[in-house]
Amino acid sequence: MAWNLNADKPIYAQLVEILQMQIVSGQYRAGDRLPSVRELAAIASVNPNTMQKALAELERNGLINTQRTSGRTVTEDSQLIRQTRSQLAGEYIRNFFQIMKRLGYSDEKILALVKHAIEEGI
Amino acid sequence: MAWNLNADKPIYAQLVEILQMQIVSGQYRAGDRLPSVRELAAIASVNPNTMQKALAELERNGLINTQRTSGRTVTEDSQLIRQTRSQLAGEYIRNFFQIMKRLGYSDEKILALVKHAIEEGI
Amino acid sequence: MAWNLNADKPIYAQLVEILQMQIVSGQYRAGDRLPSVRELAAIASVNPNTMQKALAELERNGLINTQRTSGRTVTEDSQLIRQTRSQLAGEYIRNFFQIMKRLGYSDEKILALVKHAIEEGI
Amino acid sequence: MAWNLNADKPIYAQLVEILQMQIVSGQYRAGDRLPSVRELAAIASVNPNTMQKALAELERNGLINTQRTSGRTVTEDSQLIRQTRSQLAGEYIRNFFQIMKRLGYSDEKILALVKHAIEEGI
DNA sequence: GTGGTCTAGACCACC
DNA sequence: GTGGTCTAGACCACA
Repeated sequence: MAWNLNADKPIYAQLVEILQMQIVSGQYRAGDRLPSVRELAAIASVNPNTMQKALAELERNGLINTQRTSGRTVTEDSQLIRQTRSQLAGEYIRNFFQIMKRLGYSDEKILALVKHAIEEGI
Repeated sequence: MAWNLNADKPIYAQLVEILQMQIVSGQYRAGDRLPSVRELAAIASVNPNTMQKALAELERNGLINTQRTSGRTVTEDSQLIRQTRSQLAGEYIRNFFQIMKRLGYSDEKILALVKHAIEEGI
Repeated sequence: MAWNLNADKPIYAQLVEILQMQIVSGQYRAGDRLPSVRELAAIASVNPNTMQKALAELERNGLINTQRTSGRTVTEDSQLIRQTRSQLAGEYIRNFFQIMKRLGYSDEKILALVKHAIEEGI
Repeated sequence: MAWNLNADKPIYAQLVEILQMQIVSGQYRAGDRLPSVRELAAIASVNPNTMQKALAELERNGLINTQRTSGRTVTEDSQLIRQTRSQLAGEYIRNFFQIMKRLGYSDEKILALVKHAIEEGI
């Protein structure tokens, strides 16, 4: 039990999110070689088939490449990585606005709170 | 299965958060009578004891009051409700900044993204 | 269920204590006629036999008298009432000292606290 | 039946009081490890859940700390322990005065009785 | 009907 | 082993 997976969403989808985060945040850098499917599966304590499915998804997105003989590497296309990062950020921002509005805050108030948070240093 | 409860956190803690949200967002207003423990438990599909534990926590925070024979009501202290809302907002903002920084965004960039989101109307 | 009786001690003994208190505190005054056994039993929701036993105990102590034809009255001997009061007070004081010493307070400290309580007006 | 629990008050509340007393009176000292929930429950002959509820209350008050894997300890904050002791003493004094006044004693008389009790050595 | 309490028994995560 | 959580089901007091 290693990666805080829950039963809400398909496991593989959660793996995709986590790996995406690790790549766009620079934990794995452009061109880095990834651990093997078996290793990753062991780290996350999931079935290798599930990890395989997640990696296939990431490959479809272009974030990782498969070298038939030498495992998988993170894409060299740092432009794509940045773009993916923007996309994730967009989702987080949308979620943030959604919940803040459910709390009853207007756009202006949210902006003010964000500015205030920056000034306070956190 | 009614309230999107997951296994990450204790159920009762999630119930507390949801009920807090419903109160501070005005879904239940100051002075409103809440459904009975048993009703709320049925709505959330949890055991009445679990719901009771959540309600006890809310009472400790002062957000609800208990009239032993006639059910529970939301506090009349709308000042406290507003204060709780601010506190929750603060937590969400902190979480938002934390994840955005893990994605590699600076304070300035986050602010710019937030402004952009507001201009785009989402 | 009327007189906060519990199962720790015999019911009749608890009735004795309560009636004693009511007499020495002046709720029933010297010479007053008491309600009938049946009435008292109903008030306390106990079996009349149990109330009878309690009243017999009080009669043995001299706090009440039985007039065969006209029920029971509180003793006219207000000296005895005062003496019983002193005795009860002595017990409460002993209990008070016992618990305060278990809390680790010395005689001097207890006296100081009592004086302080009086000055504070409670 | 081990801890003289009665039906007047909720069992868990009585457990809280007893444990509080054991801590402030030095029976368990600052930093001491407490017996496990199950042991304490067995000692008091109550259900472990009931004991847990009492311990949770004590933790909320700060009197004990929980180390999830290695049991509970009394707080190191001996200042808090002393403060709790004062608070308990205050309650006992208030109760004492209340019952003495119901017996018809004035402040002065109560003070005299307390002094007398000290001189008598009990 | 309401909330409150208690028990019994189960499962979980942590180390 | 530890504490924590959850459920199911029972009983109580109050009005």
